Parts: sequence; structure tokens; C-alpha cells
Amino acid sequence: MDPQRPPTITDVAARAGVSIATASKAINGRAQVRAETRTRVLLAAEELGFRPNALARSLLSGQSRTVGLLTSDSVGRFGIPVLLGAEDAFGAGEMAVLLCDARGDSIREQYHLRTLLDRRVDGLIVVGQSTNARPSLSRDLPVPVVYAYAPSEDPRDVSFVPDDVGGARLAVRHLVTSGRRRIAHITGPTGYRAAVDRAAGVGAALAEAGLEQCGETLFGVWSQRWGRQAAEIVFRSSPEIDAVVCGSDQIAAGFVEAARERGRRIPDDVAVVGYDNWEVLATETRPPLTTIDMNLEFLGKTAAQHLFAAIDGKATPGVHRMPCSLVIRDSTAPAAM
Amino acid sequence: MDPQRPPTITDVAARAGVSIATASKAINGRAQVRAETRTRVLLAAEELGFRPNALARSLLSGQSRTVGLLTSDSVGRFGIPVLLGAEDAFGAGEMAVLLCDARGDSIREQYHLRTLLDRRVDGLIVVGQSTNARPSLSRDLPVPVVYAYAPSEDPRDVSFVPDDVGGARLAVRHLVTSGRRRIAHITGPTGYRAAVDRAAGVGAALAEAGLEQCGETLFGVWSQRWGRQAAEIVFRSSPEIDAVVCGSDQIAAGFVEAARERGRRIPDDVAVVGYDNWEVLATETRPPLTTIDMNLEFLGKTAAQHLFAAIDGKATPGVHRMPCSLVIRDSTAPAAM
DNA sequence: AAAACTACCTAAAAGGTTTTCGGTAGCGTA
DNA sequence: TACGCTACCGAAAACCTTTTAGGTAGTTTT
Repeated sequence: MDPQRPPTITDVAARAGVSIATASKAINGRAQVRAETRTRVLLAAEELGFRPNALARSLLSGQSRTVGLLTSDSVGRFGIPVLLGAEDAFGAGEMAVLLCDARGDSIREQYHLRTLLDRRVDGLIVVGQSTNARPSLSRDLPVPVVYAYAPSEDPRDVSFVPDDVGGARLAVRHLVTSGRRRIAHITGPTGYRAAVDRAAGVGAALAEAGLEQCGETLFGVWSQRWGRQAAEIVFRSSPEIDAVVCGSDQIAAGFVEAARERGRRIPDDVAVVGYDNWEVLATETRPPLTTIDMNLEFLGKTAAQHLFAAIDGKATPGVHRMPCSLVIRDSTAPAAM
Repeated sequence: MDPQRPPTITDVAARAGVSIATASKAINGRAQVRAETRTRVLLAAEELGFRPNALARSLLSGQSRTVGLLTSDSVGRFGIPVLLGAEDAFGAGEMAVLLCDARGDSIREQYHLRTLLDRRVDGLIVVGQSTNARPSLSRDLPVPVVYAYAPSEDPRDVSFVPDDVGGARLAVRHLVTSGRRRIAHITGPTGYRAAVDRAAGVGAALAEAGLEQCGETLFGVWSQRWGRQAAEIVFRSSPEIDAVVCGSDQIAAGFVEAARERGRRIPDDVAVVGYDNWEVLATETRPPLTTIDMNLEFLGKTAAQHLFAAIDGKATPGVHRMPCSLVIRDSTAPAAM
């Protein structure tokens, strides 16, 4: 018995003086083993520090207890929490996570997909980096696939995305409840589904409240700089505004900064709601930002749990929109009545 | 032949009318196969969409072509780039990465370590979330381990950390070269090795330049708020300063903001250097921050490549300090002469 | 014509585990 | 005593691949 080589069940069986089959049954809690024999085997296993070879086990069972986590785009700010949530859910279920980053290259994605299948993963979770729909991984894969954050273009696939329409609605309702009436909206590029959805949510919630939006939605980029520029535009064209919904915390941070410099008090004169709950920005602006949290970690966790279900044959196709939540900070204290 | 079940080499051999052994050799480019036979096998494999089962292969070879990536602390801002760099290096080498997040719990870390070993990973990379040394994973593991970002307490282990002393030195040298002479230093908590190292680097570089540090190093926390507070302290106690090295971009952002509000022009009156090159902060402050980049992605990649070497038996124990680099932006334009 | 070679191919073992099925021993019953 | 029953244990197959050692046919050498 080479001390280097990890002990196998054969070693355990030999030490306990039983056959391999009996050792296996004893270790795995199967019946048909006398109590005395079982303890003898367990003792031998303990002494040898035996741990079953997961490879051999997987080969036999056909189940690798592993899932592939394929990040289609270089995993960025939004991908991380999703990934963590998924890892969390899998870790609890004794699954391991095989991580692959395709870096936005679909060739590389196909390559990784192959190697993951070669390793006989039990399922796949694909996390994108924007909420724009992405091409479906070729259908008729031998394992279930769940898309997180970026949905699949194919509605027969299973996707989990944040409910950005609902999130923006939350922001507007909060402002309306706080007594705001003249609300503007500044957001990112029209090329982003997130920007479009949030704008739609703002519009819908305003309509529900019987209010007109203050000016057209200002589409720009996802930067603090744009937030500042947009603030200038808004204050010039709609000086009467008393609140603004921003499509991201970065934009909100820029807006707040510009507003301060123009002497507009926040929240007294203008209330501001951000989006993303990106702590470093949202808590460090002055005042700290009320914002929308997409609960990405929960989204990832849910997607992972759904993948479990799918592996067990219980899939629910379609795009599942996960609720966002409102995080209230100082930037939206109620308007003085 | 069940159409569901993926084809095995047996299926390929049968279709090509050869033995399993021959099929294997043909597919793997071994000699001892007639050209005509080889193409026949390859064709059969192609038609069947055969892909070798990585599990069976690993079981036989004892090499799983997989490494475990163990994030001791919930993988945060600094862990991510390291992780990406590592994933990049491994992906290129046809290795797969098994991701485990211990969430700062050493019990969970041990648990994950076990399951990774059960899966017969070829090596382990442990990435921490601060540069403070962490306990070594019990020695005499059957596979090599490399620590990234957070070094192991045991000097016989292999660790890769950013050279924070050198990084801070870079910052000071740049300021001195730009004509600054009265330099202060603001940083994070003394409990962080990073803060202490950077302070040491600042001190050393000042000494080398024959300068006195302007006031004692101000240790605080890693926040923007502290940057603002520290600015007040510095301007009160050392109003003559013409430059400040900040221990993080967050602190620098706070400092810049407070300085602006006090009417101190940056860089004209005071030059500011941050640390981390955290893009969202460094490029969005006004002016954008000169800062130190720890090249974490490169660090991760290097650690991974070293792990390769270690797997091949070529390890170089000790703590490897990876050089940082200076990223020059507007916050340190040369002082007017 | 027999021996030695070469080129190509295959049977079988190995890797570690789980499961199925058959076997043995002891006991109670007729 | 002979039979059936229960409780326990073990041999062998299965998972899929690679490698080793050996075998066959055809060709060259002596």
C-alpha cells in the first residue's frame, strides 16, 4: 500500500477483512450488513482516511454532481452576484461548480460548452452581463440549461431576469407617495434592454398615477459624467422638476453632484432615485441614494435551484421576471408639504 | 444504440469495424494504425458525434485536468480580477476550474477542500480578499497549492501578492518627479496589511528622496467618507501640503471632493494619487485620479501558471511580490514651477 | 522453404466504485 | 433428517477509456 496513493475501497475492505461489495454497502449505509461488520468497515475507512473517488462514482452513476457555469460575457459587475448566488445554492446541494468564462466570444463559448459536456455536467447555467436577450445555446443538449440575467432568445428555454419594468415602477410609486409630482427620467443607452424596460416602467407608473412625465426620457450612457450632463439639460428644460428617476446609481451620483453644485438641495428641492444599489456609490453620495436593488444574488440562487429542479425533470420554461426591491435612503425624503 | 445516450468509443469501433483499442489509437493520433483505418474510424466518430468521456479518461490517467479555485472569503472586489486571470490561464491550458466560495468560514473551507480532493483536482489555488496572511491549508496535501492575493502564513507555501510597498513607492516617486515636496499620506485601518505596507512604501520613498513626510500617516477606514474627514484634518494641521498619497481610490475620491469644496485646486494646489485603479471611481472623479494598479488579473494569471508548473513538479516556494504600476491621470499634473 | 521481420490489429487489464444476484450458514419447522 | 427461511456476505458485471502485451498476416532474408 503506497502511502502516497490515496486509499481505495479495496484497501478498506482488505483491512476490515470483508469483500469490496460489503465495504461499499457498509460505507454507504446500505442494508444487508451486520452492525458489527459495518462498524469494523467504518473503523478501517476512518483509520485509512478513505474518501471515495468521485470520478469513479460519477463514471458509474452517470451523474457528476457538477454543473457548468458559463459566463457568456466576461463576468462583470452584474454577473458576479448572480454567480455567487448560484454557487451558494449549489454548494448547499453538494454540487460543484465548473466555471467558464467565454469572454464574449461565441467560438470560445462553444468550445467551453463542449468541454463541459465532456465532463458530463448535470446541468448548465448561463449568466450574461446585460439583460439583452442572447442566442440560445444550440437546442437538444443532453442536459438542462438555465439562463440568468441575460435571457435566451428562445422562449422555450428557461430564463431568469430582473423585473426592470417593475423596479422602475417601484421607484416612481415611492416618489409619488412621497408627494412628488413633476418627475423626470434619465437613463442609459437605448441599446440596452434594461434602459428601455426601466423607461417603460417609469412611463407606466406615471400613467397609473395620472401624471405626465416631465420631459422625454433622456437616454445617454451608464456614466456619472452623463448624469451630470443630463442634470444640466433637465434643469434648463424642465426647471420645475421635483424628482428624477435615474437608470443607474452612476447616473444618479452624477446627477446629485451636479445638482449640489447648482445649489439644488436634495432631497428638499429634488428627490433622486438610483438603480442597482451599488453600495460604493449609493452610500457614498451626499445624500446617500434611494435606489432599486435587483436582488441579483437571490436571482442567481433561484436560477440554480431551478436548475436542480430541471435536472430532476421538473422544468418551467419561459422568462421568469424576478422582483426588484426599493432601498430607501436620504435622497428621497418626503417633500415638505 | 440508444439515441439519448452519448456514443462511446465502443459504438465508434463497431461502426468502423475495428476493435476498441484501434479506435482509441486512431482518435488519439497514436501510431500503429494504417492511414486508411484511421480515416475510417475518424469518420465513424464524426458521424456519431463521439466525444471521449472525460471522467473515464481521468479515472484512468489519474489526472482530472481540473483545478480547484477556493475563495476563502466571499470573493469580493479584489478577488474577482484574480479569479478571472486564473480562469483565463487555465482555460488556455485546457484545464477546467472548479469554483468554491467558503464565505469566510473555515469549516466550510475544509469541507470544500475535501470535496475538491475527492474530485481529484490536479491543484488548488486559494484566493483571499485582503493581503493579510491567512492560515495555511493543512500541509501534506496530495496536490500543489498556490495562494493568490492573501499569502499563506507558512513561508514554505507558494504565494503571490501585490508589492504594495513598491506600489506606494511608485506613487511617491511620481509626485517627487512632478516637483512635489510636502507629501502627506492617508490610508485605511492598521489592521490591514495593505495599509501598513503602503505606509511603509511611502515612508521609504520619501526617505530615499531626502524628504520628510508631511504629518503622521493617517490611518482610518477604506471609505470615501474617511477621505473627506482626513482632508479636513490634513488641511488644518498641515495646510502647506502640495500632495497626498491615498491608500485607496475611495479615500482619494473623498479627499478630492473635500478639497474642491474648500477651494483647493487639484492638481494645481494639491496633487492626489489613489490606489487600486478602480475605474468607476478613478475616472469619474474630477479630475480623474492618478492611481496605482495592482495588476490583479495578471497576478491571478501568474499564480495559475505557477500552479501549472507546480503540478509538473517545478514549484518555487515563498511569497512572490508582483509589481504594481502607475496609472497617470489628471490629478497629478506637475506643479507650476 | 524456413526463419526473421514488419505492419497492423485485438484481447485483456487497469482505474475505483456500486449494484445485482447468487451463495452460505444458521435456525426453526415438519 | 430434510426443507424452507432469514440474514448476511462476496463474485462479477458495469461505467468508459487507454495501454500493454501478444497475435496474425504478409513480406523479406537466408
